[in-house]
Amino acid sequence: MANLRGGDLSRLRQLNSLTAIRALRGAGPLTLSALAERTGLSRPSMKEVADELVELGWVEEVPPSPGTMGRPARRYRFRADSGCLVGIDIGGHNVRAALSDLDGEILAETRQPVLPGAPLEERLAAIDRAVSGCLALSGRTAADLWTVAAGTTGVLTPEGRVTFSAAIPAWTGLDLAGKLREMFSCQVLIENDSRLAALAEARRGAAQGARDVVFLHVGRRMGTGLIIDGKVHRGFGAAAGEIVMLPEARWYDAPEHLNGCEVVPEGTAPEDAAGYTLAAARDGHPVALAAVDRYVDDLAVGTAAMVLVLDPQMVVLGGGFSRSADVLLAPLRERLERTCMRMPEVRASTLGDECVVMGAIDYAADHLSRELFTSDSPLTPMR
Amino acid sequence: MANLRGGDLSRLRQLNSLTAIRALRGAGPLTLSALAERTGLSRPSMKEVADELVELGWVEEVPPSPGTMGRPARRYRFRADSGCLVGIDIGGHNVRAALSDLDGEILAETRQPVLPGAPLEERLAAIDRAVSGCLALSGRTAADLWTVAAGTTGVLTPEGRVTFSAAIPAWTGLDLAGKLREMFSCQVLIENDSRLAALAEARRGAAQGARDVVFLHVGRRMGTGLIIDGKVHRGFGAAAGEIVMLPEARWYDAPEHLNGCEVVPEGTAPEDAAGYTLAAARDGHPVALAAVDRYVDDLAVGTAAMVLVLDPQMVVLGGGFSRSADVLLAPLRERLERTCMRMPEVRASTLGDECVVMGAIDYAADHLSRELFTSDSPLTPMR
DNA sequence: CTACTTACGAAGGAGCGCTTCATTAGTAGC
DNA sequence: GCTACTAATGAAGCGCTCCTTCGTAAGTAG
Repeated sequence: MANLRGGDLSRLRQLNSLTAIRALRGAGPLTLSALAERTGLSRPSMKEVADELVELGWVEEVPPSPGTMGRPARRYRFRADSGCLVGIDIGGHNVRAALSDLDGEILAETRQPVLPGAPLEERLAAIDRAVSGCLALSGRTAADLWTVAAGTTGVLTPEGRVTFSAAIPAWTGLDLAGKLREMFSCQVLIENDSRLAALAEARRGAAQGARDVVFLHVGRRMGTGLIIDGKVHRGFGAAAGEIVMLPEARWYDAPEHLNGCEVVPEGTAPEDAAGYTLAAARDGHPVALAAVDRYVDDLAVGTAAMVLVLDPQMVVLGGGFSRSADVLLAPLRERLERTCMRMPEVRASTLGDECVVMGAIDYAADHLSRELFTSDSPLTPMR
Repeated sequence: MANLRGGDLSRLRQLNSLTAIRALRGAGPLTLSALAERTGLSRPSMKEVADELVELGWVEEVPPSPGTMGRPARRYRFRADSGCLVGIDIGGHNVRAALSDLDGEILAETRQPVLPGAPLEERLAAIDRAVSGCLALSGRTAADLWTVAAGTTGVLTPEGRVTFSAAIPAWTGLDLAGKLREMFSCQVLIENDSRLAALAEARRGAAQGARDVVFLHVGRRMGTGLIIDGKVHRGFGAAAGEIVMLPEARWYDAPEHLNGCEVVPEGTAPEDAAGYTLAAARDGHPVALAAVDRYVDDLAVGTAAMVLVLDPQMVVLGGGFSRSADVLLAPLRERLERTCMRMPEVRASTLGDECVVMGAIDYAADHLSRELFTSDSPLTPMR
């Protein structure tokens, strides 16, 4: 059962203040009249609320826009720049970071290469460099950090420990959330990278507007992220989406069809192998086409399982192989048409390599909004 | 983006009135002081709110409880009896109905047998009789009906049309929601029966308290219901949970292992066949045990797929075969342990045949609560 | 019958949002 | 450069909702 607390007049003021913040965050700078109209409050009341928000630091006045009829109107904006969020993508070969304002508008991005086998300390140092780089690029300091959200490959516990990571051996067993909390003295959130990518696609990418989305990370390793009712679905033990563990879903060995194809030149690095096959298939090479067919056959089984279970509005194809989405989408759709009850839209990722960091930013922004808008205590000064 | 409307003092009163209703619904009759303490309002304000609620008919005063120290306190209760909800389970062989008060407390139940091949009109008449029976048993009339929620076998559209029903041939293509709206001049909700059963198990049954639940209907036909974040998950096209359509999940033909077992006497009705096999297995008959093993082998594949995708807290086994849960649970758990990342609890349904009607009642009650507590308009008189 | 406990009811006060209206600071037209 | 027009501003006054306080009422316990 939800909240049982009633409220007095200050609660009403709190609600109206939050409504005003929401209105300002949704649209750029607004005049007092526009704000009053949107919130349904009268002008004098809106003024009172705005004055208080300015006082507390959540909102500031901006110069009136010239060239309008009548007396120039005060304009207000949400001070999205008075704090920042950082999203981190901890991958095998790279640590990426992005810094955004409190609205999730991205202000800086960095990338730090790391070797997959690098020891723990080295990777943590890379994280530190990536974040420091973002802070420097955007002229901020660590004190401006409100929330850090990190996505990493591997299986996590709900508390942010790494149960197992094939891509980053040193990661296995690590209390990642704990380590990052030592590094950053702010709110720290940990999530699986595919789930964050899924969130990014649902918010800014190919699946914008969809409430239920299945994101497929297709690459050397298979991964998934589920968005259900607009939110990341983790599951009770943060293990949702691990369909790759089911042999009958035929996902685990699926990439081998592409990696092991005979069109791949002898001595190619394992991470580049599939690219050759996909490129050859695009050129119509029959052996490569057959390999892609076998790959998609397998890919479609696990995908159909997820689609049948969840009936999502959309399936988004991301990850390394999705650069060859033109080769993969049509046959995948064809397979899914055969088994799926209701065929979802199937699209390629539109966000590319920055997918995970953007998802991390969105995750942090969601968390912030939830904290702000569901709080029961009156609005406090903005740090 | 959520609600952008601010509110004035009447909004505050509305919130406090709703909080009071919530408090009263959560606990039996409460004195004014108890109510004030729970809601955090002062006594005089609480009195004002209570007076208004009594005025509008949502709440009534009950005689003070005797034998207490001090002056006897006024007591109030939510008038859960001033309206009623009806849940209907439209199955192949039976139409069941249950009637509850507005809190979902069940007051009457009825059952009307129907032949699976019965024509449309006959089944609709059975529905009418089942509901009329409940009304008569509880001394209500159709005018007291607030919401009717119906669960039926088959695949539905989001709007409540039946796309296809193997168990009820006459159902296929029917605008069920439309038909029921003609019969009942109140709110009508339609949902798949397994989903409602899942809801009932999550609210009152084996999975009480769990937010993420996979419900398996095991019987002559396989079905599933998913509870995600405490709510029924339908999917974008109301087709969620149809893993039975995936050949690799090995569900479709799974019941055949039990139905076609050689321990089943010649000439047994198809709906009774599996019962023989399960009973023989319980007695240790080796042929039956082998059949059950093969059955569970298949059952576990589709189940593991759902568990891996969703990572639910609990899996509940319901439907006809779940009467033999003692024979099925242990081997099912054993199979799941092998493939599942994180093993969920696996339990047998505790609600039995009334599962679907109870779920329908819960579904209707949820709908009512959502309407009541998320409304933006001030509280209206209770009809 | 008295003391004690608990609830009731009335009075007075503070905070919040609303409406109203005179005032102010711009643009547009002559 | 002056006047008319437009739209926002700021101050005043009202009503509603919740709060605190305090004397009174209706029970039980001894």
